[in-house]
Amino acid sequence: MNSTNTAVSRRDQILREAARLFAERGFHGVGVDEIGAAVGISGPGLYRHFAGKDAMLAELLVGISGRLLTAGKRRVAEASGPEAALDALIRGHIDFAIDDRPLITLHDRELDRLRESDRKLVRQLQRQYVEEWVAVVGRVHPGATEREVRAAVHGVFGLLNSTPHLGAQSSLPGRAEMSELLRRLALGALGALDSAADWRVTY
Amino acid sequence: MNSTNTAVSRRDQILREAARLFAERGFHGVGVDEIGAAVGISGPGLYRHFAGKDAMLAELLVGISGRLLTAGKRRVAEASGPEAALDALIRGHIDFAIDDRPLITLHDRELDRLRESDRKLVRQLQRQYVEEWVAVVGRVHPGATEREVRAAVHGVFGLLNSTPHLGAQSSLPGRAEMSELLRRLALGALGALDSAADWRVTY
DNA sequence: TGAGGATGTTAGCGAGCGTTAACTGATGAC
DNA sequence: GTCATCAGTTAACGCTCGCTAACATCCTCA
Repeated sequence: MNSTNTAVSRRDQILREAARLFAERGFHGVGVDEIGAAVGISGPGLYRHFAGKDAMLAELLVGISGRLLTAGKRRVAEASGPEAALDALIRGHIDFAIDDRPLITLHDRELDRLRESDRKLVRQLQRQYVEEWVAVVGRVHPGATEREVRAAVHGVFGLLNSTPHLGAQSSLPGRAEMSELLRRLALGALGALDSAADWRVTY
Repeated sequence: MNSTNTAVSRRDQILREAARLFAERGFHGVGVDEIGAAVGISGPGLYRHFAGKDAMLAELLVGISGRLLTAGKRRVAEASGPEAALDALIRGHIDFAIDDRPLITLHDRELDRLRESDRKLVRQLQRQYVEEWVAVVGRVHPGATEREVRAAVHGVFGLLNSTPHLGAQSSLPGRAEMSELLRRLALGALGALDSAADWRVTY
């Protein structure tokens, strides 16, 4: 029996628990013994599956960055026009933010703990993903300058990635409702780019 | 000569450098020797000014949380109405986000590294600050449910706090322009709450 | 059957880190 | 002039942590 026979392989199990722990207490705040304990083995046992603690973080960050970019490109390519592409990008990002909270958190928090080469790779994937957004948003809101669009896109990322901060409280909307709300908020924020040309002249 | 005679006391100098380093590499990723080196003294020399590394982080987080809350309350109290109060809250938060980037970063990233008592205090201050916003936003957008308002406020925080992520690149707006853009984006996002009642029935 | 690989275990090494101890020089008070 | 205090130094302790070594167990398959 090879490892892919099990529903989730031990590797994947380790990655998921590591992501959760890293997101909760930070990369340096989690020991290998704790990661091992989370999957029911000892700390050193992890080294049968990963070269080291760094390798786990690297695989997590490269993975999420790559999946975000791939899904984003696909959605834009399949969209019928700029507005549809933007909506698809927003919906896709929201799905990631809600379903992979720990990864979204790590993604912009622990990047600097990576080896140089891994960090460059992740940054490159992130940059391409941002460019995808900037291109689409620029077409939907042609009145805004590229600098404005770029800053707005980062702001919208911050908005959409805010879900992890509200730890599953009962006083919050459910998944579907939250998803729709975030989509509205994002579209509302980007809508402000249209009136940008008006107030820009006041400076 | 007491310590307040100098423009910035050694304590404040240490706090500023520690904030920068913690934000860059994480609390656990920075050693006391590095903090000391950043202000031109040895690591152990820091213990003449602080009880320990933890105490520095605690003072930073309690300080920023308290100042955010104090400034927020003052601005709301001085505002002529809900719309003016909201605008004042947004402008105030943007000032913090732009001027105290490292602190804003630490503020929602390293909270869990605090001792129980300090953490409770910071959380309480943060909660009060959120409540200030929720109350004002709720009055400006009475059609939205409180859960929606709460989630939206957190989203707007994420939006406004996104500035630190874009390390001072030349392709970004200047301070005044960025501030105005963020304000527009935030107002645009919250504006989406008005139409919330419309699409909510579709579920 | 039994060799070998996969997947664990425990013991322990070596480095790094926060912290303390002991000491030193400068400065201001009386 | 002496003495206390402040603000710094270096040395070193003790603990934690990532990782390796050596050994154990089970499963597979020729």
